[in-house]
Amino acid sequence: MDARYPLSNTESPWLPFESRRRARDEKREAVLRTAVALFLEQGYHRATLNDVAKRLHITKPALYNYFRGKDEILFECWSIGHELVDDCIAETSAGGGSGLDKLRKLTIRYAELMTTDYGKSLVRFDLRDLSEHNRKIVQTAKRRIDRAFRDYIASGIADGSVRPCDPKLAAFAIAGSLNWIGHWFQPGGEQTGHAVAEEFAIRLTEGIAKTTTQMASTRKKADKPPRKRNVGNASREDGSEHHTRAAAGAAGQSKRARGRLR
Amino acid sequence: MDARYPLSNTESPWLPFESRRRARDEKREAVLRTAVALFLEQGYHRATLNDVAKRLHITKPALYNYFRGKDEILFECWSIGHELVDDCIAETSAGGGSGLDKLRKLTIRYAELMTTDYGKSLVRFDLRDLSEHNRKIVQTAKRRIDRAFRDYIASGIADGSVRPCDPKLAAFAIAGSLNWIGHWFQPGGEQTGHAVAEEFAIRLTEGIAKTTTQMASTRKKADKPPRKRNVGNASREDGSEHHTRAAAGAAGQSKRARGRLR
DNA sequence: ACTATTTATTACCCGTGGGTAATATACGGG
DNA sequence: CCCGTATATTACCCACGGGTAATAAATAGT
Repeated sequence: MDARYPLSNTESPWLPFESRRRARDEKREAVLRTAVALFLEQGYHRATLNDVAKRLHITKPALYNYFRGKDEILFECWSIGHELVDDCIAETSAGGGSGLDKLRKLTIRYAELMTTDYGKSLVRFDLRDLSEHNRKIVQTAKRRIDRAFRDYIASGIADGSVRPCDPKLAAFAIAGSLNWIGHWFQPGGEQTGHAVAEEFAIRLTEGIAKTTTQMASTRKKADKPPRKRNVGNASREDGSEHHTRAAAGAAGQSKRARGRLR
Repeated sequence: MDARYPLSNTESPWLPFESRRRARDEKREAVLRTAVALFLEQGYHRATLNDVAKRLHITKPALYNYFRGKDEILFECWSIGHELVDDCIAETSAGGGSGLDKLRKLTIRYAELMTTDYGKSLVRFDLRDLSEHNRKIVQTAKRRIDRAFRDYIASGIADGSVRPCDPKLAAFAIAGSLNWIGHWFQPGGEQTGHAVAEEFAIRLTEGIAKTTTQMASTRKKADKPPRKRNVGNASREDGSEHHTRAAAGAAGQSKRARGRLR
């Protein structure tokens, strides 16, 4: 493995350091994965730090090596979800198409995100459990997400792909329906997250689309089926995990991966 | 006022009794009104029974004259909301019309309900805070509500007023959007509950309606504008309160108004 | 006016759970 | 081989809040 001779003085202080930091970050993320799952299944207030620790085979105070407190764990969970949704928006905005096209793309990605743990954390966690500082961050971010929906609708009206309507209320209607997915969807159910996402994208946008997409019965193919994103690794353990956030590209791991500041 | 002479012996043992029970029930409902408002603005776990009591100018143990515990208060709040939504469904089912008509009526009533405190309690309270017994009641009731939406959609497909679609997912989409109103609507905002309800009813149903309701821009008049229902008296104190539940007719005050069992 | 019942208060208990201090163990570097 | 650092554990603190017991104040009925 490490059979390099003299360059050890230039690299050895770095490689060990890096690998140690990596190990630390992996543990940190393991805490978050466990925490978000527990917070979702038990509720933030019923889930104790002892529960989280126990599930990780450690004890409560060990958690304080990685986080300052329970509310910070909550915030970090939310924060991962936020980065994921931000990636959705960035991707969608980058791609071309009419306002309606963008709205549909975002709807599909957002819906799928809502079927994952980190996506659910965006809509099921209570802002009031956060510190005032973090709460403001979340509120601002939420407004930005709302803005994306509204902007797509507005630009759709402008370019003629969307029928005239109040962008604000239309965005509320669509986003609300999507957010609610985070409340009822369970990975074990009849529907796959993917199927729900496509169905919702059609159902929600055809109400305001100028050219109706009516074909045969329900769905058949949406525009460019986004093959198997598998975002958010919702405690599935099905092997194909991880690369989601790595492939999210550049934007990911920006401000997170701090920690260590005791 | 009470200048009736001998009939006092036939009425006096009844009127005082009734008036005493009425006074008790009014206090009970006052507790619930305060509790639901507090639970919504602070969140169930942050709102303490001391807070509730303080706002009523009493002390915590006094609450235990009317309720067995905090979770029962939560359940009773939820229960009032449930009766209100049940009334909506009963009314809608009683009235005629196509499946689409019924779906629209229910959507409007349900949306408006979601702008009130008791309506919000249906979607913002966490089932897991209830006792196992009450939790089952709520779950059953929720399924019934969902069923109403699905049935209207299904019957709409059958009678040709609704385009073919999966009733289950369509119901989820519509109900989800409506439920989300309970999360963002604030009585002080730009929109009135009524306006939101009508807008949503159009927006949500036109996506699956066979005959599109496109007129001019957005709304103008829905079918039979349900004048000023003012359901749920959300801590408004604007004089015209109360008769909502009284006018709900027969169904109301069925099982509630028990209490007293210490 | 006297008594019984209802309703409210004061004072208290105690389980829970977030957070911390003191301390032990693993580990990399010189 | 020893030292410093990072990481984990045990044992503890204590604020908070739901719930209760003892008791006082109001009210109805006779």
